[in-house]
This record gives sequence, C-alpha cells and structure tokens, in this order.
Amino acid sequence: MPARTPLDANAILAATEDILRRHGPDKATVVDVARALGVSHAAVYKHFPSKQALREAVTRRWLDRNRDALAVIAADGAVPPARRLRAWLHAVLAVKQAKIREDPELFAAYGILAAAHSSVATDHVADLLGQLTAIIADGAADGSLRTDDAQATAHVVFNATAKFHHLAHAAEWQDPGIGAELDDVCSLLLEGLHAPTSP
Amino acid sequence: MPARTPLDANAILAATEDILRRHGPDKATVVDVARALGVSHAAVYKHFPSKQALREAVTRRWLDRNRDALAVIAADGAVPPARRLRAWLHAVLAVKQAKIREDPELFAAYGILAAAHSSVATDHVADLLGQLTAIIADGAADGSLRTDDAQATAHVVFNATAKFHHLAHAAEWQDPGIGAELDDVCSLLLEGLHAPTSP
DNA sequence: CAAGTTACAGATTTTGACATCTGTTACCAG
DNA sequence: CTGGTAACAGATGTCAAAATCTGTAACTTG
Repeated sequence: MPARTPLDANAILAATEDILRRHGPDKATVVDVARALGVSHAAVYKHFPSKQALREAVTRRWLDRNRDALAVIAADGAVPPARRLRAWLHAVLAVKQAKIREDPELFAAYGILAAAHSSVATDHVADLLGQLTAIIADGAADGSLRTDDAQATAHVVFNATAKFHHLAHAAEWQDPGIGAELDDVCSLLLEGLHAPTSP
Repeated sequence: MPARTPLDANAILAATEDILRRHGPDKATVVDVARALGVSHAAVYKHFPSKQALREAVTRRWLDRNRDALAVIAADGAVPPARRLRAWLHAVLAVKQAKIREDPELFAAYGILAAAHSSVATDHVADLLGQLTAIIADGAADGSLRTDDAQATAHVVFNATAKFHHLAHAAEWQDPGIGAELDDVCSLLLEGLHAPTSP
C-alpha cells in the first residue's frame, strides 16, 4: 500500500528538518523521519544513500537560505565597498546570531558537520569567502581599497574576523558588546586597506 | 599516623600535575592524587576546598611558566614595537602549539577551565592583553604605532588575532600554513596602525 | 521497473545495577 | 589546635545486557 503522497526527496528533507528541530541532531534518527512520513525507514534510503547524506542535504538547504540574503548585501553597488565590507561583516554576524536564537538544533547540526569536515561546511565558507572577495575586488576596481590580490586579502580579512563568524566563537556572540568589537576590528582593517574609516 | 612529609600545598600540586598528565583531566580524581601521596583523600581537602580549586591551582601554575617567557619578548626594548608586536603574536602561537604537543592532558584541563569561565582563564587572557598593551604603548610613545588608547587598541588587535591564540581554534594550529596566515594578518593590522610593514 | 515493503546483521544507544568519587562530618594523635 | 583518619550520603561514572538504529538485501505490488 503506497503512501498517499509519492514521497519525493523534498518531502523527506522537510520532515527531516522538522525532526531535527524537534529532537536535536543527536537524537534525530532516520526511523523517526520515516515514522513522521508514514513509511518504513528503508523507503528513505531509496532517496538518500546514508543518514549523513540526509543531514548534509538538510543543512545545505538551510544554509543556502541565508547565503542569498548576504549575497544581496555583498553585491549592492549602491554602497561604497569600504562601507559594504563593514555592513556585510555585521550582517554575517547578525545572520548567525539569528540562526542560533531561532534554530539552535539546526545550528548544532551544522556544527557537527563542520567538526566532521563535511563539504557542507567547507562549501559554506567558500561561499562567504567568495562574497567577501567580490566586495574587495569592487573596492580595488574603484580605488577605494588597496590590494594586490582580492582573494588573498579576503582571506586575511576573514581570518582577522574569525571571532565574528567562526562557529567556535558562537558562545561569545551572546555578549552585548560583540557588535562594537566587530566595528572596531573593521575600522582597523579598513585603515590597513587605506580606506576612509569614518565615511 | 602522620605522613613522613607533612604534605604541603606544593606537594599536592606536583602530585596533581603528575596524575593529570598520566590520566588526563577526565579521569584524574582526587582519590588518585591522595593515593599517590600516601594519604587519604580527605587530607587533600584540608588544603584545597574542592577538586575544582585544585585543578585551577595546577593550571594556573602551569600557565604562569609560559607567561614569563612571553613577557620577556613583550618588554624587549631592543626590538622596535612594530616588529615586537609581530614577534610576540608569533611567540604566543608557538607557545600554545608547544603546549598542545608536549602536554596535551594539561592543555585539555585548561580547556575545561576556560569553558567553565574559570578565573584562571580570564586572568590568563588579562595577562596576555597586558603584555600586548605594553607593546602598543611603547609604539605609541616612540611614534611608530598610532593609537589614542593603547589598551583599546590592544583589545582590537587581540580580537583580530583570535584565530591564532583562542583555544577554540587549537585544532587549526596544526595546519602548516598557520604561521603564514598570522603573518598576513599582522601585516594588515600594522598597516592599519600606520607602521612600516616590511621592516 | 518504480516505489515501496519486511527481514536481518552489525553498530550504536539506552538502561539499570553497581562501583567509585566528591565533599562533609565526627573523630583521633601529638 | 594542627594535621591527619575513617565513615558516610549523594552525585557521578562504569559496564554489560537489552533495545534501537543503520544500512543492505530479498521480496511485493501496480
């Protein structure tokens, strides 16, 4: 007796996300997911080769939702690159703060993948680095930011702001002064990039 | 029947450090320490109010050994402040890498205290920040580093180099490129402080 | 054969009885 | 009264048996 809905990958992802949110990443099982969908767990394995792959797909989808919002900021030609750099770094922090607050279970799931060196985590970092590189390249193009190599400079800026986007510092993002600290780091970095710091 | 040696705090600390190294922070018990000293565990409690306090005392002593080596670099007036800043940050990284390599158990113990927001961890950070402030103040005094407030600037530099000294990044310190990354961040920060970057 | 099922082996988690540890108290020797 | 012990209650940790989960395979149905 086949299920009413033919069970596509998307339905599985939605159910998994729900289970993950309810049970947390440690206790969520694919048997739970199957139960929620009213099928046997073997049916889930027809669509995803492993539990790991399922978790990665859910997390990737979740991360991609935010990536696009940040991309809008990174590509906003109306804002001068130096200011855009600052705004983008603040936005990255804000997005991650919001994710922790609103979706702690999914955030924890992402943390597990990152610790396991999953491609989901490295791809996410690559996405962010790409956006950062684009901002710096814009600044190089209009002469407002001095750099020989936008990608290398993006890497340096990313390293120097690790405290404000690296998972390992998530606990510190609750500190009320965190935004001001990021602002101060931005100012020093922009100074180093020979950009006007008080625009 | 009293022990041959009257059991002073120092002997307890030495024994605890030994047990900690042998068993690791999770498995080291105060009963173990007492056994190593040939006394009952209640005797240890006469000198330290809790296991937590004992662990803190050991870790503090251990951290203080390295603090002094770094202080020498921070206070070396023969090296110009900009270069000294770079050398000091590299030394902090090198000291922590060495600690992980040579004393992984004690390093783990320190990590546990830091996670528990023990004063040992915050004091250690305060020590380092003090040394960094001294270097920057030297630079401000001789005009080689521009800053309004050496302490605030030290805080910013510390935040911007979190990846290279914050416990949470310990795993990344194994990466062979880590030294070069720190060097690049240093260069950008020194640029921001209007210091000559290739001295 | 596409989309699902049941059945199963091996790995992982949970459980619950048991052991050990932490921290305290009452006590003892010089 | 200093410097220790022994005995204890409650918290924490250990370990093996039982339950559950993961992933595979052989089977069923439209």
